[in-house]
Amino acid sequence: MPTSVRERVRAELTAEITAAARRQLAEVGAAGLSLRAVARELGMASSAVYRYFPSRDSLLTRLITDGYDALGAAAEDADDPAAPPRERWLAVCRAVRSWARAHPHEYALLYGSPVPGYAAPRDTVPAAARVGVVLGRVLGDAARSGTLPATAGDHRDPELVSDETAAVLGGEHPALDDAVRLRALLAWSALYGTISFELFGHLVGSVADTDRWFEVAMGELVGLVGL
Amino acid sequence: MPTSVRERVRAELTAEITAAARRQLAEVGAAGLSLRAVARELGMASSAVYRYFPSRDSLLTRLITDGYDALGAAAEDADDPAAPPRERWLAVCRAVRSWARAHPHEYALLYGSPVPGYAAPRDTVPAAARVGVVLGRVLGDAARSGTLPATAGDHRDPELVSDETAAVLGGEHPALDDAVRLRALLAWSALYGTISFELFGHLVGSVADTDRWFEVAMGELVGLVGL
DNA sequence: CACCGTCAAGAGCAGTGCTCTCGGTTGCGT
DNA sequence: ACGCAACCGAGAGCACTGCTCTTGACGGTG
Repeated sequence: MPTSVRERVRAELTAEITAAARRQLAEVGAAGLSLRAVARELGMASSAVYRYFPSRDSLLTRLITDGYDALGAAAEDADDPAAPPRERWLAVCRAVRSWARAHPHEYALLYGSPVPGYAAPRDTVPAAARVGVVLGRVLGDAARSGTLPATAGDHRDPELVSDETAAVLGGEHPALDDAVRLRALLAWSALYGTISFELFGHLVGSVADTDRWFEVAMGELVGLVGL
Repeated sequence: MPTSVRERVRAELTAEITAAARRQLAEVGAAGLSLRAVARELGMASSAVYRYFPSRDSLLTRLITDGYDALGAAAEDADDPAAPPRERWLAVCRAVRSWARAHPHEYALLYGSPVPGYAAPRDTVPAAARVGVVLGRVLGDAARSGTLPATAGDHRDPELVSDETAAVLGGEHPALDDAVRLRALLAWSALYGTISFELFGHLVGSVADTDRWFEVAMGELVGLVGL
């Protein structure tokens, strides 16, 4: 392939750029990410980078989708379909936290305040849903195996809300109770809140042993969803 | 007071600067906040602003503390000590969400990803704790009035974790069960996660009626803390 | 071999945070 | 009551940013 040698070196250089950008992201954060700095690190002119990424935002978008992919992969790897559902759920939650702690700036890029003037394109949506899909699969398997107890109709109006959540959590598992989906989405929000609080330093004076705190919190949440 | 006329105009100009900064914050976000732009809006040279705020970060710090104060005041105003504890708790949660929706950029500044290279000084800590104090007071009153049921010792090791959380949630109410404090902190994290998910657009495809979603979610959480 | 697309480089524009210097004013202590 | 000192605003300037445009060179293709 004559043309592909060109494409090969282009793909390699693109990878080098994203790698350098990720490195710089870990140092100065998302808002401080400088296209010129990554060019400097790679020893080329800043204008040359624009041959590969038409704008700084597009580079950021790439980092975001890559981040979602990495987080989703971590969640999928942590899910052992042979384990009991409760352990599966907890393992996924722990994997998400571990990934967040290992890549705090990337996590902040994904779930922190949106970059002003930057709107995440639609490309990011499927990648972002991967973690939710994993959690939904755990719930669906639990429901099929009967591990998930049928929730009493104690909720006031589940059907009116859960219809929209079905697309994300357990969408392919109609066996899932509406109330369960709802609580699962709440648990996902709570997981996000717990991790963000820890990472963004909002419980520095409140909790000393964050590892144990996370375990206890997840124990409460997994009970909330019914596992 | 001869000296205070100078101090007065200084205080007024400082207030004008912060007001203009808050206005700009609502438009372009925290990272896009430009010291030159606020100077332009006020019709003065950019260098003059440095007489009042030694750096852009110090201006940001002021906006942060002001934001925590406003949020804390909103939470305190929403708390009616005469109402039943469950309603008090829900009212505070609703007030926090309302304030966040009314001031999304300020909320993002407070609870979003930390600005890179900027470390929140210690001044922000007491202001940040006001909402937690309100929630703690509700729990403490509930415990004293007997509305808060004594939680069974079903938790594995509450005393090891809750000791550190006491400083924030219900610190002045030793009657509070350790497990309750723990769940309160978890509920506060979940509240934060729920609001952030909504504000940061992480459930655009999942939940359509965010108002009802929030009500249902808070209904679950208030049950979690035992109210 | 000639050609033409692709690429890196550099200059340049508008904007940023921040520093410094320059006058002018204001207020306090002597 | 006067002079000194602190304060204040304006402007120029530095180093940096994202981004655009033009220039020139290299290399795969017909």
